[in-house]
Amino acid sequence: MSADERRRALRDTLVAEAERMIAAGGLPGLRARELAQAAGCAVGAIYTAFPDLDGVVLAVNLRTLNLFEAALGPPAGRIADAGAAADELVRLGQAYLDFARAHPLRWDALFRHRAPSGQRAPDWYVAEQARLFARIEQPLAVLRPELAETECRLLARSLFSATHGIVALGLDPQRLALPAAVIRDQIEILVRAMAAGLRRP
Amino acid sequence: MSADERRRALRDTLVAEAERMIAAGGLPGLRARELAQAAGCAVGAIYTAFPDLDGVVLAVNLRTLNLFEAALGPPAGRIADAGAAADELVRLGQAYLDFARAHPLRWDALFRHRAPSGQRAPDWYVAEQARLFARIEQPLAVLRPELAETECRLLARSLFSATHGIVALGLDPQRLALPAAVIRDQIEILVRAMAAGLRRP
DNA sequence: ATCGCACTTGAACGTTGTTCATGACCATGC
DNA sequence: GCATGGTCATGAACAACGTTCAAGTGCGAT
Repeated sequence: MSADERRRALRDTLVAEAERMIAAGGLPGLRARELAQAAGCAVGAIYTAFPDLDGVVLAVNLRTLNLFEAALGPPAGRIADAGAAADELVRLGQAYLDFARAHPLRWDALFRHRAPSGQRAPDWYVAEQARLFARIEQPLAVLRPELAETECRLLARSLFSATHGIVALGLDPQRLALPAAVIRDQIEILVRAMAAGLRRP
Repeated sequence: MSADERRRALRDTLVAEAERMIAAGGLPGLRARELAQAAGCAVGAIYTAFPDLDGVVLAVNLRTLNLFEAALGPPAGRIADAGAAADELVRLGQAYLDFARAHPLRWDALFRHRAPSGQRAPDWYVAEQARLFARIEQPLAVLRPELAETECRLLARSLFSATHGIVALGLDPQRLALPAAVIRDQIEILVRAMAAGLRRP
């Protein structure tokens, strides 16, 4: 096995074990020594595969994004009218809630993690995010056909942010700690309200 | 000076210095040794005034909530009609954005901080939050007079959560990193859309 | 078989938050 | 004024963290 192959294998093992640890204990559950032991390597070996633990977290987070994309299923087909567009937006919002509930700590890691050096996320990470935002842009374009693409992209991100806020604070055991069914209803009410309100510009 | 008075004085000094440190460096900027030096006491003294550093953070966060309440000005008077209610909701959302921009790290600490033991926030903290949510419930009740109080309270919290999401992800330098003026417009668009969409149940 | 180099190793380093034996200090009683 | 008792602040010490790097191991080439 070449050195490159070994490094790749180590990377895979590390990410898989890190994923398990984060799923079990959140971001604080990822500890260098424990990770090394789980992956069957020395602590120092982690730093041959990743620049630091934040790099490991980033890799895990990418897998989480992929998992979410898979959970969304294939992209929606043609959306007939504004009513169907609103339905699709509600469906996406509730799918987001379902995913957050199914993988609470992994999902939490997506947003709680901050790169230490204040740098922006790497391109491959941003690209994955963009693919997910496209899911929102599609029904939004049906709802507001006259919107320029830049404005549609922007509005889609704000729609996501709003839904994210409802889910994040709603599920947070230290903030609202709402039952899932209640959050589900709130998403339905507010996303539908936004869709209805956006329809007439 | 009695022991209680001294402890209170120490508490005040610690909170003031901790506030400065968090404002300068966020939650990671609050370090026990540095705080003790700034407050002119020994590290151990911190633990005579607070159970741990999280207690200090909680006290700072309460001050931040008070600061935000002050920034909102006195509660709105009677709200004439649904149009005025929508205006007020937009105003509150944009005031929230302004505050987050004016005190980014202190505001960040409000949401990034997690109590370690998984316990809920203390009552005095929840009470202060409730006073702020009441600001949203007021115009919302004008918009939807038929709503039961529990539903109004719930919807107000979700409205806040949505706006919080737009502000938090919009300002986050590692996520959207949008210019403030853009976020301001997005709040206007979406809050107005929600208000319009909510008007007809 | 021997040599040389690259890569893995894990003890060590610097920083955390938190604790607790120590000693200083002050109020009280004689 | 002095001895005494108890209370409280002190900061060195501890455990746990991420990260590093001198040292050693092992593999491939000669």
